[in-house]
Amino acid sequence: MPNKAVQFRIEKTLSLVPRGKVVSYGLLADLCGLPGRARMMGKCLREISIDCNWHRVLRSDGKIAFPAGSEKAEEQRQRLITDGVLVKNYRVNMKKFGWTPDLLTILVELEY
DNA sequence: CACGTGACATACC
DNA sequence: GGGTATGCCACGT
Repeated sequence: MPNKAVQFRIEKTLSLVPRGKVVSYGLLADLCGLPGRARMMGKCLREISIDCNWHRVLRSDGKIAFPAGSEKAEEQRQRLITDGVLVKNYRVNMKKFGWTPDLLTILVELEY
């Protein structure tokens, strides 16, 4: 399993993502202090508890990363819809639903 | 050390 | 929008 501290950062960061908003793997990596390591996020998320906001993480183009039709993709789609996020063909409009974190919040909550 | 692989990203066509 | 090509980083073989 990947770095424990990284998982903690991910969970903490995800706890700040408001309901109805989503983040990309890349932005999540940035907020965790790991720029350029988007691919690492997925690896870590596999090991993280299901009650975190893992379903609010999408690819930069807004698509669900799991193969369309797979069980995980379906679950994520459902949870996003429950959040009030509009999901069309396993894709979300990032301009509309993409989370733009408040800078001050980041400094206070995530001072790494 | 050379590849292959992945819950990725960006640029182009 | 889709499809291809590169770049990227961590890990395993």
